Amino acid sequence: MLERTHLAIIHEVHRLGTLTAAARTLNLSQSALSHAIRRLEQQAGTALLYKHGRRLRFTEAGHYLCGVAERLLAQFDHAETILGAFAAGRKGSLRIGVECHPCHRWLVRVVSPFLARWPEVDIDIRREFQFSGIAALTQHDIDMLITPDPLGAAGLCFTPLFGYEMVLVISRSHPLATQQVARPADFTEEILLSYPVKDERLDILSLFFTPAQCRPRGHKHVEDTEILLRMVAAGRGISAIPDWLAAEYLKELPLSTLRLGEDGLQKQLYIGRRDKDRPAPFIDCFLEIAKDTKPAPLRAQGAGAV
Amino acid sequence: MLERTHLAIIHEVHRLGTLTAAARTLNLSQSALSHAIRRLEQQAGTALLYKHGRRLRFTEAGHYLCGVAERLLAQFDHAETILGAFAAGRKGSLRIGVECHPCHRWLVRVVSPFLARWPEVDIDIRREFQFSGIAALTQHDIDMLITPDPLGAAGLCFTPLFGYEMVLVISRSHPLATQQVARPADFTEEILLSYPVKDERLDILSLFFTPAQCRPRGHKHVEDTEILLRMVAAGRGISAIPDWLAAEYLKELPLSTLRLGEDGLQKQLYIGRRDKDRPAPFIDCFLEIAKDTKPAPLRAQGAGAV
DNA sequence: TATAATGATGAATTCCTTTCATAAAACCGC
DNA sequence: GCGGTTTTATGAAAGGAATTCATCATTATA
Repeated sequence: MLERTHLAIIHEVHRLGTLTAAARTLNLSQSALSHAIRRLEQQAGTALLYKHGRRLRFTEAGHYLCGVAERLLAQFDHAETILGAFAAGRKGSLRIGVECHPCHRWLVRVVSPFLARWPEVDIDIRREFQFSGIAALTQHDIDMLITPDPLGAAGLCFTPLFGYEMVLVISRSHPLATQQVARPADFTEEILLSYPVKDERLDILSLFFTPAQCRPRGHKHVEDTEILLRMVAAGRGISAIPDWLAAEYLKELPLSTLRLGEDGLQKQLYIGRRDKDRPAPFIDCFLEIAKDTKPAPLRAQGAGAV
Repeated sequence: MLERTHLAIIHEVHRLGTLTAAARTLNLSQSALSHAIRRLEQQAGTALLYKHGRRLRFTEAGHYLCGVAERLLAQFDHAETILGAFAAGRKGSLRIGVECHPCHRWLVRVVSPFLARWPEVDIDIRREFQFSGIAALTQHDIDMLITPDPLGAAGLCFTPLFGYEMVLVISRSHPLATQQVARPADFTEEILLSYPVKDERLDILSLFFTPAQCRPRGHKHVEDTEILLRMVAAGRGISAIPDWLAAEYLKELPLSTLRLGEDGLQKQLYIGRRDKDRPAPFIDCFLEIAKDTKPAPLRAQGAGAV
């Protein structure tokens, strides 16, 4: 069976012209090469080298194999280099799951510097999960999960990133636009606009309306934050988004934000990983950048039009 | 060091999912694979597989190596197939030297059926030699020599192909066109036209003129047979070519052929090879076709216009 | 012709691979 | 939950293939 060793021998003999010289560079004895070539020739059933004077020449088959050697050895070397990059943690891929739909803008600010720093690392961002983000993480479908709900699962660990407050956004022309605090009963005639996720994952339902035993008149899914907020501004519905995200849009759109209940709906964003993951340096780096990247102008407590 | 074996193991484990199954198809013990992978991981400095339940999954590095394996293993297999073709004598190259300039037409009739029969054999025809055809043959520059002069050299053997007669061709309007036999003294005022080879290799000089201690008035080299004969036909010179070649042109051109001396200049074409060459079947086949391919209408003894 | 350089060869040895025997872990059905 | 089964992991022993050593044969060089 043709092995890498054979190719290396053929290659060096071709390069240097003599067994003796090739043996030196390969750290083997001349005898070893002689035997190895002999064995290979027997297995192949054809001569590869023949003596011409006291040098060696290649037969046609030998020449062919020489070409093969050159190509394959290069590929072996390259593969080992890449493997080395994996070992050194320079190369890899980072599949990031995001369970926080509005986090896209923030994520971009984390990913950009990361990509510049780790050019050999591929980043893949996923928002849809077969079951849940936690499951995806434990099943190795993703390597990292950004979520506000650090559900305990064996073998996972969560690092807090930053706290924020979910606020209700309504049109600035809404009758209640000047209020500070929103109460569930005041919005039962509204249409709720949300990202397309299951109801149980919508805090405004589970933590605001449901405890008060009421719900908005309707509920529509909207993919895009920009569109969602424009619909809110046009008085087509209400929505709940992080305060820092609202802050970004208050400049452009006629929106008002209201605190959800007296205490507000306080949340915390976490980044989750598998416990026993080999601690790749680029993962640590990603974590650090993520921790240092606070969402732009975290607004002071309270709500209201700007 | 990454070896073919490692790639094979990685590949089979990926294909079959378990070490045990892979071990079966590789005719090894499960333990052997386990050890081999462990060793490889240690050398590479990075994990390649990890247990997921009781199956194995690939790490990123493992996945990468898996791709490498697929590509490289295919190349190894292909190389071995080709090597097998070399061994079986199906594949190879045949570099044929030709010292008989006019033989081109005949050679084409040999090569065509050969190429059809041995599609994997490359044919290379050479007419120019650094020193001589014989030297080219012994030095492995060519594998076969077609020559009328089988000069003995150690390690070579010659097979006779066919006999022919060199004849003098002159214009049909030449005063001596109706003669049967040419005598050297009658052509000392002519221009000799020949292929561009050294004088000592021109039989008409060494075996016709020189023994009679005379030579033609002039000597010009012409590459192409067709042009050479048209020049002869136009009365611009005389030439000596094989009788069978002359026969082909007598239909189209106003030429006469004369015997060179009373006995004619009898020649024999040989095919020469190296003695100890591995007897590749396609070489034998070439020989057979060559022997069976007699030059078209070998004319009856004597000369004269047709 | 003597000398140096090179490849070939057979026997001994070394070292790596493989196997064997067994443990540990995980899944399956009851 | 608990055996039974399936799978991987591991250490020690066995086996075998590759390597070396010592030497010869051949060829080129001075």
